[in-house]
Amino acid sequence: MYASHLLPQAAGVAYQLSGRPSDAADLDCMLASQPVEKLAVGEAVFWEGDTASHLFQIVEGCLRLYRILADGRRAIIGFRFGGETLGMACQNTYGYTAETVTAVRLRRIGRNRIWAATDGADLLQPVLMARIFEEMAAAQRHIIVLGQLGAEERVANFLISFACRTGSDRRRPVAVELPMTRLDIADYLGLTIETVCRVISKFKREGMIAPDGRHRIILKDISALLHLAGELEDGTSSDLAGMTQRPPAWAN
Amino acid sequence: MYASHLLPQAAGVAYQLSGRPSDAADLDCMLASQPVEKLAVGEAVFWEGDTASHLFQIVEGCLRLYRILADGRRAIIGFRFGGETLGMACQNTYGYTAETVTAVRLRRIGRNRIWAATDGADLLQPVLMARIFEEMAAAQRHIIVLGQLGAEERVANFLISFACRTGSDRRRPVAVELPMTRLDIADYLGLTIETVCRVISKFKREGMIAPDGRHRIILKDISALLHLAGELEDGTSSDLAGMTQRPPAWAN
DNA sequence: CGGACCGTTGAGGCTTGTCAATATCCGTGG
DNA sequence: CCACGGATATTGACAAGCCTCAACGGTCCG
Repeated sequence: MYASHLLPQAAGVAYQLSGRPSDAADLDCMLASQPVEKLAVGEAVFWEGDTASHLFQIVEGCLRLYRILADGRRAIIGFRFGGETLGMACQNTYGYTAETVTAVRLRRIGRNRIWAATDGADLLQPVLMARIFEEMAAAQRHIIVLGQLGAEERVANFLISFACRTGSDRRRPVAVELPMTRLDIADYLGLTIETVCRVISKFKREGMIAPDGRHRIILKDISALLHLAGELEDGTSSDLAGMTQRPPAWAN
Repeated sequence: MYASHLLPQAAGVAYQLSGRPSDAADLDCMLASQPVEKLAVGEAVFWEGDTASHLFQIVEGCLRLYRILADGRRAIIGFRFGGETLGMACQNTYGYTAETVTAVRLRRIGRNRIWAATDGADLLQPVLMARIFEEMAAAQRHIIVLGQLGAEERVANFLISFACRTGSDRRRPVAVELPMTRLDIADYLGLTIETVCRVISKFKREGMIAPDGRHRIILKDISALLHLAGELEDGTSSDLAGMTQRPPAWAN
């Protein structure tokens, strides 16, 4: 399912092709003129605390975003895939380290150039804001997952949300690619690697999923997973279409 | 601050022409011209799902921000106090309900007016972005607290972060006002009310804190609390400077 | 003064973490 | 192409932490 780079940023490009001289095209245009950089597995794009000088667009691959705590624990804040952006909602310095899970191809652009572009005609601004707000909404969903849900609910949420993001075809059963390790998943969900394994095994026993190798899981009973997930993922997928196909919120 | 009585549409521009290149005043200025509204205990400012039409500045009081899950659980996303803003990092609709914990006085301003004011020269934008980024950083800290820390660590974090926010004088011991109930704290920290109580009692037994009534706690051993909290609260000031001291345009 | 709500404390059970052993995957080199 | 070795994943037994249920105490308010 790594054909995702063939349809980069569904939102931006689709909108661009629709013929409207839209805002979404701006950012993509600026980025499209940048050279593509390649990173091997395990390389860092930037480190927590680095000056947040650039914004990145992932062409292909998967990244993990994490912080290391004082006692050595690793907290994974999130993952990013091809078609998504990186370094958007940062202050002076990056708040986390971004490291490749797979080989990654990406483009970068100076944040100063972004902000300079908004000074003139600010067609760009709504797109930036929409993406930042989407990141915020994702963070709040994650807060609820970590604060309120049990292990099975967390894993169900994880699977469902990744099924939505990686743009699986809507036929059922859906196959989900999980390039990250179980440890990555555990550090993301606030569980241990053993608990993640046990939950996955249980889902498999109960026929809800069918693992296919380490990094691929077929979701066989999506409604059961959705029910477990607590319907946190219904109207709130990382679907950017909602933000572009509608007058921006701040236009009121 | 400015004692301006600006017409709604002219607010941003008028400020812009006023000659002071200080951005932070902008938003405060626009808000200062709005009437103060008063809310009683338990009233909602807005509900999850409402159209996000306004931005609010809390003059005085305390609010809880929460979502109700499908099964009835309540997840508190955060608290807001006097001097803080509300409804900043939202998309089309508010992502949570905002309800008063104490009596609250606040001002509101239409989001459309905010964005209209950024259309010209955007002195306002850096301030808005800085606050949004600060909200984002707070959300990521909360993710780490909920995902990685145990009950005692969570409560210690909670106490420390509130000691910082409510602007306690730096003399030690520091008194922290906690207007919310234990249930609010539990729903915020992803614990039960009983666990919160037990941790507080333990801290009290060990001489780290000294509760004074239900809604006031004196922190007697801050370094011990900081150590428990895992030093998550040290270098995270809400530094607005970053967006205004941009790197030069050639720094790509 | 009484009642309702909030807070505190205790006993026991369930979920998850820890430790340990085994199995599987995958890249590397023969 | 196959064998090997290290990393990753899985499974089980046990312990620890947190939740549930229950009872009691405190406080605020009518």
